[in-house]
Amino acid sequence: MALRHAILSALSRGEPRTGYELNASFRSNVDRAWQASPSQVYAELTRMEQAGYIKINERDERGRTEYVITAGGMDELRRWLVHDNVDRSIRDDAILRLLTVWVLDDETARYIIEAEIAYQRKRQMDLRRLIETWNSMREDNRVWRTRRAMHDLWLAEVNVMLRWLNGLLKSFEEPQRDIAEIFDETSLLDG
Amino acid sequence: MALRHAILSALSRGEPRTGYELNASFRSNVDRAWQASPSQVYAELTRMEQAGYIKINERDERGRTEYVITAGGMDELRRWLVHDNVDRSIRDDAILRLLTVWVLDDETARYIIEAEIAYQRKRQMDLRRLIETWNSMREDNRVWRTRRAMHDLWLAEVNVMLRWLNGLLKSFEEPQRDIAEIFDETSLLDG
DNA sequence: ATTCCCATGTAACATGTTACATGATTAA
DNA sequence: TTAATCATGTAACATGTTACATGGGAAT
Repeated sequence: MALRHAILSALSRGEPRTGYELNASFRSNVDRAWQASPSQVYAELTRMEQAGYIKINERDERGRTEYVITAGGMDELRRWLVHDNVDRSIRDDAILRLLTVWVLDDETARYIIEAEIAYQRKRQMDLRRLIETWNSMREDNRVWRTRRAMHDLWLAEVNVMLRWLNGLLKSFEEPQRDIAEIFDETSLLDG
Repeated sequence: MALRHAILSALSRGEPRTGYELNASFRSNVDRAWQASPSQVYAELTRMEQAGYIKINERDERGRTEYVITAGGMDELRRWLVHDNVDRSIRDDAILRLLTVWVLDDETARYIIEAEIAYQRKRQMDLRRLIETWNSMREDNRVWRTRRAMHDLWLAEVNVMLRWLNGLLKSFEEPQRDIAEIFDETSLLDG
């Protein structure tokens, strides 16, 4: 049911959204907390409309169907936040891979880790650019503040990840050195 | 197919494992990168054995069936690491909720954030305890170094998350203050 | 004209969850 | 001896992916 709440969360910000726009935001890699495939989103939108959580705002000559959240949808969103348990299940492919690189020879392991570094560097740049855009907009309300804050968290996480990946590279290059020492050096564990 | 690789990753460390032991590690909240339900694991183990990636090491009088990885399994694990694309799909219920707390009144939002702080504090303690255990074991090989490093990453992430959650609380308490300033103060974005 | 992006959907398939069944061993 | 934990599995159901179908509008 969490896709439902991801959609309600997006619509709760007030602006009407089409399935296509929602899909674009579910596809973005920088700015999202949930992902879904288009077919899944369209099917869920139909179900949610029938259940009364959202309603059609406008359906123009072209195929586009704009949805808005209903009072019932807002109630459901609040009920979920307060009464449903947080789902802590983890499926992190990137982490699973890094945990397994030791089965490779040094050169190949290094190649895998460097690919991850490249990915995180790109994400770091994308997030920095996004935050700058937001800063220049100078908007300020509850919605904006929370989203802005989330980008700060994501950027901080990327920074930690990059420092850690460099430590991991070092630990492969200097197999004789104490690993605790290597990560102490990156000041990864402050706070 | 990633459950398959999570199982191969666990077995690649060398020790034979039963389905039950694998399930225990998939259930643990501190030390894992992948989760799966028992029924899924048992079904996948049967398929993997038929495909020749793992084989039965021992099947004792009690129901227990111990599996070990085969050469074919190790090959498949290496092939996956080098040739398959990283799956970047994200489904983070906790983050989705934090992104949505602004729909609640201040008091309820605060309650939700504090529940998350409590969860992260517990995880912080659990990870610290685990790292201490590992330090006292004084083992050192490729497998151990990578797992040890992963715990350092997880602990660093928890530390970032806790600092951020406190900033988020502050941003609700002081709605007039600039949000960038609040998060600068937590020194979240160093590096 | 043809290719690309917009926009929504269907259908087949793969993956994952929940409830339940079974029976052994261990601890109170 | 009763409950909890060990240990594996089946079956029904829910969720998610992939390939494909459809047709309009925009750009070259």
